[in-house]
Amino acid sequence: MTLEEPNTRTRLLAHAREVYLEGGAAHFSLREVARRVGISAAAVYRHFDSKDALLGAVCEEGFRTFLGYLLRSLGERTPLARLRAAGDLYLRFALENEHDYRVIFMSSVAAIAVGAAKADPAVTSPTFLFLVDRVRECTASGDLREGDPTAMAAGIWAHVHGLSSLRLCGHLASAGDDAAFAFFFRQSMDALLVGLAP
Amino acid sequence: MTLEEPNTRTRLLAHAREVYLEGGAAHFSLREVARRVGISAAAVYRHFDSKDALLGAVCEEGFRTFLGYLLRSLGERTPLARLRAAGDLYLRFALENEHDYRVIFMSSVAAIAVGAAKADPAVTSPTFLFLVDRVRECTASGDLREGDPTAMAAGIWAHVHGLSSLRLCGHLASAGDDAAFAFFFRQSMDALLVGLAP
DNA sequence: GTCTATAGGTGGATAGAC
DNA sequence: GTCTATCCACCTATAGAC
Repeated sequence: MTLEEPNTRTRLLAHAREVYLEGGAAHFSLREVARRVGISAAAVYRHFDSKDALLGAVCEEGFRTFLGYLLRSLGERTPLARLRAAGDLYLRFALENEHDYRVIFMSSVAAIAVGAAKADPAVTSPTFLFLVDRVRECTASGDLREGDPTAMAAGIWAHVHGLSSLRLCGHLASAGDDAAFAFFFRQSMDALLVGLAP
Repeated sequence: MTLEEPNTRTRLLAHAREVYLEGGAAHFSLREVARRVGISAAAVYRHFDSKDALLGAVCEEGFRTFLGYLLRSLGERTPLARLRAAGDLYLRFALENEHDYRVIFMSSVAAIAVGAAKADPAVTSPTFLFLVDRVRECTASGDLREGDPTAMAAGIWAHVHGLSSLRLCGHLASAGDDAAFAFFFRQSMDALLVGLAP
């Protein structure tokens, strides 16, 4: 295993993500990506069938990174600690991978482009199922009330997503720096968990 | 005062809003608006300086609409009922004015497009201050705990925004139709309020 | 105020040479 | 795999006639 030059396909993906993050799906252009990679627009079609296929591939990559963050929460010793850690890691992913986060959760491209390129729900839903599992084991351990784990997970997801996305949009800038915001984030998350306790 | 034929400028605004609602700011085109109004694209420039000016006028309307929704919560009799109603109306606004919502809360375009047309922060922030006031009176009435009302309001805002935006992106489609989702929304909001109770 | 005509720009996608 | 050349669609904006 040696260090290799990134191949063209990889470079296309990297620059495609960059372009998408700068202007959103609206201004995403295959030509601009090709320009940055340093090849002609036509050459892109050797690597991807269409503009949408390229955009879809960008989304898939983000999902994998995201899942990697969440899995780290499994290092905690108790169900509740794992759930809370998952929340913290969710925020970390959002702050450390703003571009990916926007692609995945703050645009309709993920649901559309990914679904179009590869109608595989297993690409997106494992992350949500992971959260449902964290909720389930918290219910089993008595940390959360009995109830539809999917609905509870959706509520928790919405909460952490709301905090993360508003932060990324600059709407919660008054909360201070990232460390201060992480503290506020944890507090708010805990308030919700109290409301979901038995 | 008599009933008059809407003038061209008014008709432009109406159709611009229609086009905007159909495809969002991304696919908004001055030509398409002109087409629907039945005049040439060039004629639009007699009424608006540019495409952005026209779009800005439409967006301003969105902000006013949003505030209108929130204000209806004041019809409730108790502080807690007003806060809960504000939450419900927030969701209603998001679902009934999807593109307005996206522009205001799910993109950085709001600060740019609208800000360019009218750099008045008082257009957006009154809505958050409105929520802070709802929290304050709930603390006074004993429905919510003592604490920084701004932080609590931010947490509540994030929660309703998270639910609303995920719904709009199609990520919470499994929750059923809008009525079913509104029910789930209310439940989740109540859980958070329980966590924020004294 | 509205038109036509036009300038000048974006973009996606394909064909065929190499 | 990559290129150039090309086609077609769409767009914003302006100029000048009426």
